[in-house]
Amino acid sequence: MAIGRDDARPRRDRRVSKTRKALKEALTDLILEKGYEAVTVQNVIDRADVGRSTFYAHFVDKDDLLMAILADLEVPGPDTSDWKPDDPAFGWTLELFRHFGSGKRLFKAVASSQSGAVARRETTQRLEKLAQAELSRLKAARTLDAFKLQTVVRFLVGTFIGFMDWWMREENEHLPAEQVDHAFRSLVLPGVANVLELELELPKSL
Amino acid sequence: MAIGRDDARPRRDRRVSKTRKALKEALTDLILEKGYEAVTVQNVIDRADVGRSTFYAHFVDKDDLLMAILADLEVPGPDTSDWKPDDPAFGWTLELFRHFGSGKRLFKAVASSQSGAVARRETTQRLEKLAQAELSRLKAARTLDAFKLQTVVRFLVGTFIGFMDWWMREENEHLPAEQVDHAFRSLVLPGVANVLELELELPKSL
DNA sequence: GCGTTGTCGAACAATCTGTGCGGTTCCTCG
DNA sequence: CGAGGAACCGCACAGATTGTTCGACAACGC
Repeated sequence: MAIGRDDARPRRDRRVSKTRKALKEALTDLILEKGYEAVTVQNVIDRADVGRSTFYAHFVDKDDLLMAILADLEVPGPDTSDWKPDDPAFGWTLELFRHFGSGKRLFKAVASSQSGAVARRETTQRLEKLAQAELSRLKAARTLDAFKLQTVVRFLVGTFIGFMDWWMREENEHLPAEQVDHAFRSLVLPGVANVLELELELPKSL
Repeated sequence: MAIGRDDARPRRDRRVSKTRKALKEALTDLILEKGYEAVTVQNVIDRADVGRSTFYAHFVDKDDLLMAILADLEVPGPDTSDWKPDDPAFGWTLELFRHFGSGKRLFKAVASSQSGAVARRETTQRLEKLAQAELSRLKAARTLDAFKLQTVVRFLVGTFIGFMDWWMREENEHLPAEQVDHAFRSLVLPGVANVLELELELPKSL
């Protein structure tokens, strides 16, 4: 089970990476076509043209394969190393939208309806760390007890993912990351400023 | 298939309502125990102590049964009939939280992870109508084009459901509807006011 | 080239889904 | 109260899917 990791440094067997790649692509395609729940392992190995036993030699589950796909998405962790104390508050949201936007295809597959549950949880956790780091950087954060802070964090992350969902919809797919970010900031940040009693740069127009 | 509808007016066979009720409760319990996806029809009929064929005499699917449960939740439609033109803006959110809070058990089952997808879509639609009605009631709404209005509606509904999710979590289950509503208003409404260029009563403290 | 490793393909038990059909029990209506 | 019928049971069934096993074979790295 799980013989060789993805494209590990010690250049592994070509067959392995080929197989894993074929399986990932097959599942991604199939999810986009009929949704995660409706896809069977049989479908995947047919599409990938891979033997049944081979599938189980690499992945425990259909879910396991999904996880592998998810891992490729590389949601940026809380890379707070290069933050300066007086950067504008929440200045990094645009970059975040851009990142997610660039992998839209995979995200649409992963986020689509049901399968998202697992994916969401993972992503949510990373984003919460990000938000948490940002809040504790802003001076007013210390005036908040843990409960309120946690509430604001959940709000930030929840709305962010909500905007991603909205962005992924057909009607809004064409929107540039800048516009999505702008909408996010003008709708979300005022509330945060209100609760934290902070002054933030608030875009208006939408 | 689907012999008699739920508790139809012409007082139907007692056995029918009994069976349907047993099945609904069984599924509800099982979802709370192991999650919707993991529950099999077999589990349900075992728990409900109902014959296999009887299940399929009433419901097409596991999903169909879920829908029936969902229907019992009776999300209030956009009952805008008794609104007065100068009611405070979004004055009905507390009532809404109270309503959802009263059926928490069912909601936890339905909203939990995966199964929520279907439920969410239904609920979202009703809530969007509500929000839409409210926005068009506020005078400033006319200054917004359809796109912006739709964006605000999605934001309102998305955050509302987000707060419901948050409320359903173990740690927050005990919170009174008032507090949840208060948090909702102080985090969400400022953004709406900002975009709509409206003056709203904004609670602060959280 | 040689040993190792990955892959194939087919067969397997186990589980679940929907459907069908007698036989039994309970309800409703007259 | 006593048909007649509706609802239920339970069992058996075909079809699908999952995850495992195995021997044979091919591709790989060294």
